[in-house]
Amino acid sequence: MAQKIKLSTIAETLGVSTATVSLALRDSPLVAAVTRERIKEQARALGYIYNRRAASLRTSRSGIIGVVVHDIMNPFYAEILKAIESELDRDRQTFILSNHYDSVEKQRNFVETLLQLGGDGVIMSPAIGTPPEDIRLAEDNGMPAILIARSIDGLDVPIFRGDDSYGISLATNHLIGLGHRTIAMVGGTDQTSTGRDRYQGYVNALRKANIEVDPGLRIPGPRTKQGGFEAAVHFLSLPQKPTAAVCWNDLVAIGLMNGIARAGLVPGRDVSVTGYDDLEEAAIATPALTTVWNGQSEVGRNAARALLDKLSGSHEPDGIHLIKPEMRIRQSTGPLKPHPEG
Amino acid sequence: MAQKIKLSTIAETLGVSTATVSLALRDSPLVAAVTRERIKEQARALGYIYNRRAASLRTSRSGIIGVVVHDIMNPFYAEILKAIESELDRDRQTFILSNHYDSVEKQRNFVETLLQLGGDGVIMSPAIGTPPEDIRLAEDNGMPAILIARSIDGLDVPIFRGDDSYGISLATNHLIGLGHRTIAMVGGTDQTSTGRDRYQGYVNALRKANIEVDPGLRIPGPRTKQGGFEAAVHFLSLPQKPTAAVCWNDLVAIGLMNGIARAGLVPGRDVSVTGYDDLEEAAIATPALTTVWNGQSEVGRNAARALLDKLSGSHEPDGIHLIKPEMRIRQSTGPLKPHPEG
DNA sequence: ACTGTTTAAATAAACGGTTTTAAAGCCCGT
DNA sequence: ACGGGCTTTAAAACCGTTTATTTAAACAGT
Repeated sequence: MAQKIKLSTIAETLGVSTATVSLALRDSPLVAAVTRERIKEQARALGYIYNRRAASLRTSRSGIIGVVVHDIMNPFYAEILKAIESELDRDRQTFILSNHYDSVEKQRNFVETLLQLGGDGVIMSPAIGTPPEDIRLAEDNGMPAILIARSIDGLDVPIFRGDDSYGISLATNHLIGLGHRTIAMVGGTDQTSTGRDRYQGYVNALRKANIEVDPGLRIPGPRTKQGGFEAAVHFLSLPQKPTAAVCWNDLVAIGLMNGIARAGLVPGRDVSVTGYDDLEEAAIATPALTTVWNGQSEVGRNAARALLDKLSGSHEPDGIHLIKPEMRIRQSTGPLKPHPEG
Repeated sequence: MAQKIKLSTIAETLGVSTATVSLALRDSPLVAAVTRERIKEQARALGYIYNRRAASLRTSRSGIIGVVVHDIMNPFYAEILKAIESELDRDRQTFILSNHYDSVEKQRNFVETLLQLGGDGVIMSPAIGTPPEDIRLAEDNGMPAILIARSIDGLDVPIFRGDDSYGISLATNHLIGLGHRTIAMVGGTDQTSTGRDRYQGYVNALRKANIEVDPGLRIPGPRTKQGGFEAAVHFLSLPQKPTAAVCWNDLVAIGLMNGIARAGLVPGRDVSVTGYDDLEEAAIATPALTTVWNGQSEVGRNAARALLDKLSGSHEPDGIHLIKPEMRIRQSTGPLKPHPEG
């Protein structure tokens, strides 16, 4: 590192003031075209690097946007993030990513760090148990927040997510339509708004079909492949002998199918399984997974767009923005087999 | 946002100078213990937020570390990133993540942005075709770089990765030991150092066993499940009738197994398949995947540790750091079946 | 030649911290 | 009363930009 090149370095070598250099580099009409070109050329020649910290100290806009979700490695969030990324890229915003792994403390640290860095805004899928104050902390310090995927009570920040209750009822109805009556719900928790909504959608669909709801058919667990895989044992040993499973998401469904296959049964024929999210992976699973498209890319794109609009002052987003899920029928579900002794 | 609280706000309300406040908050021995407590208490009460941009302008340390890989959503990188994250967290460093999707330009933009933000260092798995200058740009501007997973010729920055040639030869030897002679290599590219190393490992193992190397058995392709899935058709229609496949990674292997299963064959019995990386998913695939552990967590942890050491000046890392891969034998490989007409 | 306008560039004051240097206050011995 | 050595605090310079305000120069118009 020979020597840091700054505005004043350029100014000196050219015999102009730093103000002129600053204006020239930002294409201000206040500096003559010929001067501007001379300055830009020199900046390039010297390898000048714009110092954003200095600039943002003055302008109080950093171009940084934070995004925090449960786990960026989870394909569900990864698909959302990809959409956010491409939207923010277009606006040349830098985005800082973080996992909170459902630790409220980790999430708070992230928000705090973002505030220290002068983040312009934050998009978050809040950790389980996030107190509203943690979000207000951001807003109170001039950093607007947008929620995705999960709601928080007692807060009126904009939120973008799929309509979980409706989505799960689609899957449940699909299974009911195939003749299934003993349908388990596998994976996930009831501690989030999402969890409660999904369980509600499952219950509603059953009730509407006059099927009694048996709490013993609810198998909560991790929202991962591993979780689904491990739930298979429990699922197969239920005294109620369920013939189908509505899974929390595609990962759980794929794990469950693997577990079922290990036990020598054929998913899609012996047991019907639905996923949720329609990850890219769902279509190439074996058997191809029947699932519910949950609009990850829409959620990501819209949330990012909303934040950018808010920052630019062009439009103030507000309230809940629900995406309507859609059924994707593939090979992991099939008609109820006549019972051996039936 | 009532009013920005800054050092001077605290100083005024307490009737001391900003210098004292600054020193107190950073636990300097230059300010009396009782004063320090009074100041810290007031800072807390007022909801003071440390302004890192202002501070780093003076100190030229931002606490920001960049990490850029091909695709953070790829579980291979995700596992590395998790290790990096936990290591950096311990040192209270903020890390900024980015994908380059093998676009040299996107990668350069990232490095440029990081320089503008005053990043302290960068960890990268360079995009295919990265010119050494792009890395020197970082180093020349005082931002040390550490490479992971992929090398670049003509550069002497430290690099951490698995020993690919050795690792693939482990997998190939395992198949040869089971009696296989016609072994395809599926997925990936030969455009990266990794790719060349892996192909070399495969070739070396075959040669040592006096098996002729047939270039027609090399099926390059995307390093994804989708890629493996689609390669199945090609694989099954090869005139040489391979009985086994050494796959670029676990994702390709799982995709290939799915594709083989779709064609009515049973992976692990009719065709032996090896993966590479030993992702969490490998163990729960059906059949459980025989693969090679590639030390993702080691790579991530060591790379992060090396960068932090370099930044703190405590130790200057250098050269290549190879992790020795290890075989993980599961159910996706088995002895060569006697040929139908043999 | 003298205003009055435009246009181009320079000056200087922020922005919010850190850190060096200097000063003030106090204790104590002589 | 004085001064040496400590501890504690204040003052001021600085980090690299942006931007409002001035200044200077050029040019018209009367």
